[in-house]
Amino acid sequence: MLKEERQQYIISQINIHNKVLSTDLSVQLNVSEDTIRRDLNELSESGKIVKVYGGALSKSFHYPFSGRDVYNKDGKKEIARKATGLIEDGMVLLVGGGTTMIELARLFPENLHCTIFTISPLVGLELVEHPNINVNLLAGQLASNSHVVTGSQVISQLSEIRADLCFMGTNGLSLTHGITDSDWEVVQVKKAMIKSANKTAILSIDEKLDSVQKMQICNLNAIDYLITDAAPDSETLKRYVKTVIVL
Amino acid sequence: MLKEERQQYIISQINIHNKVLSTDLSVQLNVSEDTIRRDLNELSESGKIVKVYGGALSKSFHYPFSGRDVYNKDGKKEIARKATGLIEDGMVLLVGGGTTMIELARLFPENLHCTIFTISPLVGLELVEHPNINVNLLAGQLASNSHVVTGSQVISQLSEIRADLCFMGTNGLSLTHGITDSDWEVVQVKKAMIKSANKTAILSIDEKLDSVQKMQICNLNAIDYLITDAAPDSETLKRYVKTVIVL
DNA sequence: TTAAAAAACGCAACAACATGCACAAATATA
DNA sequence: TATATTTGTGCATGTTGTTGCGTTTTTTAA
Repeated sequence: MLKEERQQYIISQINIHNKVLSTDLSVQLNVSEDTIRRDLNELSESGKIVKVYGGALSKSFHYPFSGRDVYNKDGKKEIARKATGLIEDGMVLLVGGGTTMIELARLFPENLHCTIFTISPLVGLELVEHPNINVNLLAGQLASNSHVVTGSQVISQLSEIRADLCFMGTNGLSLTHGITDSDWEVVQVKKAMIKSANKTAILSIDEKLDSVQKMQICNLNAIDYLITDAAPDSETLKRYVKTVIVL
Repeated sequence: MLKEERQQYIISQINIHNKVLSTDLSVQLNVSEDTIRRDLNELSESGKIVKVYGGALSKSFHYPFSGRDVYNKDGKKEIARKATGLIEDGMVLLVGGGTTMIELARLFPENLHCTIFTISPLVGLELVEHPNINVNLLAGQLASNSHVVTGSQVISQLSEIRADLCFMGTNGLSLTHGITDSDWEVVQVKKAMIKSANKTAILSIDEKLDSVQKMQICNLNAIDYLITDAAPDSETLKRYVKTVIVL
């Protein structure tokens, strides 16, 4: 393998994960750690990455890690990574609540300029330190279990918004029953969110596929993208590709 | 995990909670408290956070007094205790932002039934677990330094609210200059809050008395209660009793 | 005042690092 | 083609950065 392509691989890895470890790269590329270190030094000197003790970080180094909820963290990070690929500069985004959305907020690319409306104060607080993002919270009654704002106020505000893209998580997702949830208030808000956005992306961990909750938000064909942590050609996902774009 | 990731995580935690405990971080990040202390020292030396005994605080919530006093919440607890005395069952309350308000939210009596409107997502999230409180967040652009919602949206929503009582903190408070603050957006919001409430209570730690900031919110006679951690008959407070009710 | 918690300090173990060198592969030159 | 030169890589060496642990000192709370 040529030095050039090795370094290209390193950069691509950093773009995906926001960080690399020398030891990992050494195994993946089957070269000594010395070689990796030399590569990282070169890339660092040319300003492409930021070298740190033990590896290197993306130049637009962000919040590459969070240990708050240990459960399914990696899956949610993978989801968030895929989701950011849909975002373009200058977009108006509508963002829901839940741990997956918070993970998405953490991995938000720093160089992206956009306006974000969210029903989740936690998502808002995560995004507020980003220099190029305009964070808007929607008003409403704060729900104790889901920690998002709900109620008629939210619905009416959403009717005044036209977002380019909407990101939301879900509790239930199936081919036949579509997107489902267990909280009536949340269902109402999510319905309104979908109406307010040009395109909607559902973010969900693999395990939630084919699960059904009590109340339906919409059919599967009402959403545009399905983003999970599994590969798009996995067995469970294959059945979804006819109805939505699976990432 | 890389040291930089760890420190980035610490900063993100501080952004959300405004404070962190070394013991918590040690568990969350699975490293010794020594390592956490070293991280906090580094971040503190580079001016990113304010280190205090037991953990660290957000720099954006920078207060003119020592970090020890911030962390030793006795003063704020005393303020919160006095403030809750003004609350009656069934009231509609308007609550501002800042650490004093968060402390008030934490000490909110459990048996009290009331409706709360707040401009601070952090206050909202603190209160949302209380069983008898209806928490409403106001909509607006989230300000990065103060972590409250601001902008014309907030003002217009406030104009539709009639609260029985408004609690707010302040940066400056003096007999001659009244209530003052340093952020223009915050000043506008606070003005509107006072207008929307029947009565207004200013909560402030003793040290802020007789301090003046750049922009005025209102004269002292526009507010009804002044709540501090000092006794009402203390030297500094005596001069205020003619204008407001000092608790 | 006293006991508990947190911090500071020194130390040791270990991982990551820089450096020099040998060797192989690629490239250039005669 | 044969030889010299450059470049890249791995290994051995000593150095430095990072972390955890025991001890002592400081700070806090009762």
